[in-house]
Amino acid sequence: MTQGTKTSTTDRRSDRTKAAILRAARERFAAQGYERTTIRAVASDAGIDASMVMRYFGNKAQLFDATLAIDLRLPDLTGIPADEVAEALVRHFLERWEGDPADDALLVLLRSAVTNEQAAARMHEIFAAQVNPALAAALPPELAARRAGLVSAQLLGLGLTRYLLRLPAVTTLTPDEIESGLAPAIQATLDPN
Amino acid sequence: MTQGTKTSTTDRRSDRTKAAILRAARERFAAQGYERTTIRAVASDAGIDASMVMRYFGNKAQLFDATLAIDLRLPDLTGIPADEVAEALVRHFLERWEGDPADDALLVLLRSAVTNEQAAARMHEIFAAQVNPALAAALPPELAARRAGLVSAQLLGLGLTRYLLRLPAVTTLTPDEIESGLAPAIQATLDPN
DNA sequence: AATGTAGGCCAACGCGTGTTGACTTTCCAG
DNA sequence: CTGGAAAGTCAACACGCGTTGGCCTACATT
Repeated sequence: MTQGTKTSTTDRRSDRTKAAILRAARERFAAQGYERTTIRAVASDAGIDASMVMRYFGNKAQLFDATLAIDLRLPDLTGIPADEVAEALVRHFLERWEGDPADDALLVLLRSAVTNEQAAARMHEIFAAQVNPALAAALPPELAARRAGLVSAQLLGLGLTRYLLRLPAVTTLTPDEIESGLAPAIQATLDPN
Repeated sequence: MTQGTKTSTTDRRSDRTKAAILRAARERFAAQGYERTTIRAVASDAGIDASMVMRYFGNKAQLFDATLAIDLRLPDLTGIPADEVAEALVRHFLERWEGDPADDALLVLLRSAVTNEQAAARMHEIFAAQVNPALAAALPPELAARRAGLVSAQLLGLGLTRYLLRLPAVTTLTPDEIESGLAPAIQATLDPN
């Protein structure tokens, strides 16, 4: 029922439009945030009717939620010398933000988390599941908890000012300038004093 | 015309409700951002009708704009020893954010700037008019431009994670812990290397 | 007391939204 | 061929929004 004898290559047609919807939704949510993104606009971008979005994702909140599946792909910090951890982090985030211009995932999350409870909750989850463990691997156990927050604050501050607010004083910097200016700072937060 | 013989003590009545509207608007914009704040709700909070808000402020965008008159009250960094500038900055911002809980100004600006072009533009102005000059007074001239952005990124990162996103790893820190963890970091960004 | 004006309320408008359900088209299995 | 499900369209709904204009009320000046 519902599907034929063999559905090994999953129903094809619907999967393609479902993916198109998700792609369009990510773009809109990233550019405009949750409230200003309309289902009609997403549907139009995906080349279908708005009611199809409802059929596949239930409602706007669930579509949004599907959009928030994000992997920071944090590197394993275990092998890295203690005094190079900050540099590795900064480099990784710059690459993550700027590497693939079509990848709006981080933009969606950060922009929405500021005005949307659902996204903020997701941010907490991602923090607990990805950032904390990664830093715990590179820091003395009891220091990690107290410093992970400040390190995140600094990295998110970079994302905020460079990619969301686009403050000229930050956007005009080259990746190298950012790395050389920010890595020592974060390193100072990481090192016990 | 319009006003009587002498209006020395400004028309009284209207000024009080105008102030009440502004207060309510700041609270709503701070808590919910621009889009989710409704004029009807602001009016209700101020104890008057929605059409009064229009009478006094023209439209929603202008009300919002009136809300965005913000003075960071940055201290004069000229007299401060070079190695204490970061500490002074961190302390000042903590005080500014947490000193007067009824003062939502920074919250309004930061929350809205992420999804609203108008607020983002205001952020750029404030940055150019207040942050840049203050740092220029404490840094070697040509270094200032390249470092002011990163310092702002770090300070805004703190505001973002602690007061908007309320990441547990940041909200659980005491002001002292933040100061001792973040001041050396920002100092590292300020110091030429 | 008369009156003009500022402050305020009420009802309605036009619009865009999320969401729904009935209808049509495509397409593949029997 | 032919059914029937999947994929997609269309028109409409109920709602809340920003905004408007007409009306009432208080009150200070004459």
